[in-house]
Amino acid sequence: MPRFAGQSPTLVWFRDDLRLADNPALAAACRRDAPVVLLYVHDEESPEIRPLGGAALWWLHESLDNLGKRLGAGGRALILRRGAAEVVVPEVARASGAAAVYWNRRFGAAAALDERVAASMPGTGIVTASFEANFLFAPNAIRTAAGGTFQVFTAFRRALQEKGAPPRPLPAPASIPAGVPVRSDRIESLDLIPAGHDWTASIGDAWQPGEPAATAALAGFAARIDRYAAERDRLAADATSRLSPRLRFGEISPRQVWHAAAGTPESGARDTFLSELIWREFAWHLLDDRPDLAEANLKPAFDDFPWAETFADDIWAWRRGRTGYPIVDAGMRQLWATGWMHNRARMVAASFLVKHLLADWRIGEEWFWDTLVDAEPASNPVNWQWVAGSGPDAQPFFRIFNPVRQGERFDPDGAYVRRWVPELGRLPDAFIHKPWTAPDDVLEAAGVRLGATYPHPMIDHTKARRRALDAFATLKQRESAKKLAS
DNA sequence: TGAAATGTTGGGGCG
DNA sequence: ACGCCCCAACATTTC
Repeated sequence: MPRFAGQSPTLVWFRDDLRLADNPALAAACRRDAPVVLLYVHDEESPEIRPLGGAALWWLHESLDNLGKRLGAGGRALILRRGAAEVVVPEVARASGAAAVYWNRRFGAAAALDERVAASMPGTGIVTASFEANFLFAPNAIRTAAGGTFQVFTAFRRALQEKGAPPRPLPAPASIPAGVPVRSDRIESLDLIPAGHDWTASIGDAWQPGEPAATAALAGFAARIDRYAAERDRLAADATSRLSPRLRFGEISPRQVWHAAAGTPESGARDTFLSELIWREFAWHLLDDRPDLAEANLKPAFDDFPWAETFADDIWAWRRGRTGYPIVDAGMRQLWATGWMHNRARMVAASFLVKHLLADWRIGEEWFWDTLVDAEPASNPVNWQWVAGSGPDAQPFFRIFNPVRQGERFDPDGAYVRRWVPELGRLPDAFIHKPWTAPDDVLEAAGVRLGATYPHPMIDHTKARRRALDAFATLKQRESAKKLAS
């Protein structure tokens, strides 16, 4: 006989918060002195939820599997269901006899879905409650003096920091009162791991999803955060936190990350790292204001931008790391192999697509959405719009990375290129970022045949730069013509 | 969270 | 000694 047989259970609906520690919805449910029923819904039907990309689905599968096993009953304590949340959550609530449904609050389009789910409950007499868990502060709680949405990152950061330290993270519940048996789908039936993707194996070598590994990764990073200042841009160094997919799926919370960083000695590295965490908050702040962020230019002037005609072959070359620019190709291949790319390489690869190939940023955004394990509905499009210049507080369009220079600055010994573009591995450092400038005998000695073992640059940098600047100039012309007309 | 073009300065070679 | 040129090296401006 369960200890809490007389009490109606609490249903905890997990979403992008696959953790037991610092999980306010779970903690509150455990305090109710009633059985706790744990549910995850794989929702591919609700229009508010952007269908996950392939790499993220792989991560989700692994992280759910890990969470389920830790929750006990041979994984059956975590109920898995597939379907529209609006249908499934009330159904599981009824089936379990729950008196209450708890979840951690979401923002952006998903907030509207949660409201619909909550609205579908009252007739059944089931109460719902949501909790702040997945941000330092609720993204819509940071407002300008006039009550508006910030358009400039530094102003947003200042306003956020004026709130002081975010709440301290909660410990994991000492125990979770056992729930009642409810039918669960088998994790395999969620079809999270697409058959035939040849990259899932290599992603598996690169990552260990789940809260325990996430907690260890955070502790490990906090211990070496001093290296972050000097080495975070070094492509071959392992100086970044690599916490992004953990945050994406909520294996750790931003508050845990913030307090772990705040517990280290004061340093520039710490402040820089916290800024990156706040960029994530800023992206959600923007998404909450503009749910169409992944599709629409935030600067409307870019609606008239003369993107070049893009050819499938060119896009393929970019996606699969065959552009002929080693630093770009190394980044894109790291992405394809591991579901993750170093931040510096992301900027260079994204800049190359948007400015050298003059392709609409949405083409790149979709590819990153499909291949990154950490792609979030907010950060991914915000970062692409930042690169393209179409977003708030964006990089100016005329800031065009020179892929050779970026390689020489941030991968001076070519270790990153050699790791991900092994066919260039034997080139001397002097040519590793510009193989087309190497003398024939050097190429031959390194076993490189341009156009055969490794492509020629798909576009000349100087010409591409000129073309991008010209395209941007026409945009400005159109802008001023519009002003005159109006 | 650039890069390239242009401008300025100052040392050294040289007539 | 002097002016001149060249050209790094650095600074500023422009895209």
